[in-house]
Amino acid sequence: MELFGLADCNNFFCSCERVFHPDLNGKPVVVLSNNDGCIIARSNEAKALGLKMGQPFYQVKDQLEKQGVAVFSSNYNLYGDMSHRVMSLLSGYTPHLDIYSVDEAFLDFSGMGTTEHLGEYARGMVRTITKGTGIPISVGIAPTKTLAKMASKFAKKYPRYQGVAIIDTEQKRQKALELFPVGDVWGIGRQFLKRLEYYGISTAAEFAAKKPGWVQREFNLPGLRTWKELNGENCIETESMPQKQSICTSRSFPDSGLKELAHVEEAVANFAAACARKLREQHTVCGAITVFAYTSRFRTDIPQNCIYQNIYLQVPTANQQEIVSFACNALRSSWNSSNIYFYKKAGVIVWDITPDNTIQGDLFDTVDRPRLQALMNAIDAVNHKNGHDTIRMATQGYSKQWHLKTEHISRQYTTNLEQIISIKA
DNA sequence: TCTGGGGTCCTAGGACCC
DNA sequence: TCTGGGGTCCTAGGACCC
Repeated sequence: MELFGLADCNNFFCSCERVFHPDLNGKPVVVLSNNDGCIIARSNEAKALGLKMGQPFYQVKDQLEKQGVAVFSSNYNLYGDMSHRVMSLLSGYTPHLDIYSVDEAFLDFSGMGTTEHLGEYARGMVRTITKGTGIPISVGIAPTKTLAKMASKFAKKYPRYQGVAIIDTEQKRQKALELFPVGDVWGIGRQFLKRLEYYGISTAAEFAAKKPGWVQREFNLPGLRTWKELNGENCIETESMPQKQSICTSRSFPDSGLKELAHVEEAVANFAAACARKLREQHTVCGAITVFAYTSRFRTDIPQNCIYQNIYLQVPTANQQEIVSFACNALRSSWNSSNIYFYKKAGVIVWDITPDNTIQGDLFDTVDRPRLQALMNAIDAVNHKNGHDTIRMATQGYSKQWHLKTEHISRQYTTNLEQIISIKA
């Protein structure tokens, strides 16, 4: 029988911060998004205080202070490194680990013994990972991935399961579906939920009991797949993409945003450079670039504008110089200098991605590519040794007008030698 | 005043072709 | 005034996920 485990780190970002602040165990902790904008992770104690996912920080700042909630800016270097550690331990427990996100992975448990035996096996895994990394995890085991996700939520909710819940019989599946709100099912988002509510469906069991024809009419193929998975038919492939199909680098700007072309351009140059670097890291090139910038949708008191420009390349590239100059030119050409707008967010997307060993040339291409490539290689070598952007393009600038606000950042405990924790005697 | 970032998949509809 | 039909490809937008 096919059997999947889903391992899910509990309140991952908060747990990462707690590893280096053990005094915060049992206390409310939140982690903020970039620019200290919204709450994006909450410890159980913070959830109990009624703090919501995505809640703007400024709305609850005073409340957090009063209630003694520990607040952290997001520290993605730390989370990425901790994720690595968890995944590397998990990979020892299955012949096939499928990393689904920074804090979640599917384990193939097919043919690995009875579910009784697997339960004990998984509880051991939970203990080992918690002990080895300091990150608590929960595991759900079931015949389909959607049911495994559901099981993991039960594992998280009821301590008596010791971190592991298994849906292995028809009876348990039915019981779990009845207890589970349909809006919490993997694949049911806000829009689908609205429609389901309209039809009076509130539990996963009610949804699973509908006829497949009706489900497909109302929710198309994605909805039908979720329905099948709930009914025990395995049909979601999560096999991680060998290479990304698009790469996006974007940021919101602090405060009211940026109004000067020079400042937005500097940001866009840096986003483009980051996209180019990510392309080279996965040994790919892109055939198209999108540049966008827009004003804050929350500021109805000031004029709104949206820049959105596609660039199709004659010859695919991952070259920093080329991508940065294409992106900046596109931005300048769509900039309207007769009006003043406060741009709150901008970004660069590279897409139409192909491997870098199969580039289709162009008859009328005038660029000296071998030379450009040699320069790029030299720059990469220096930057690899000395850190990103040691050598950078002039347009990337140093004004830092667009830089993030991170007033509550923790240290790079695990990735920067100068910031590791010191032990007092 | 202050509201995240990075992805994938599916579908409808337009462009184009014969 | 009358004005085909069917196929493919591409893209934008909307849904979902973490």
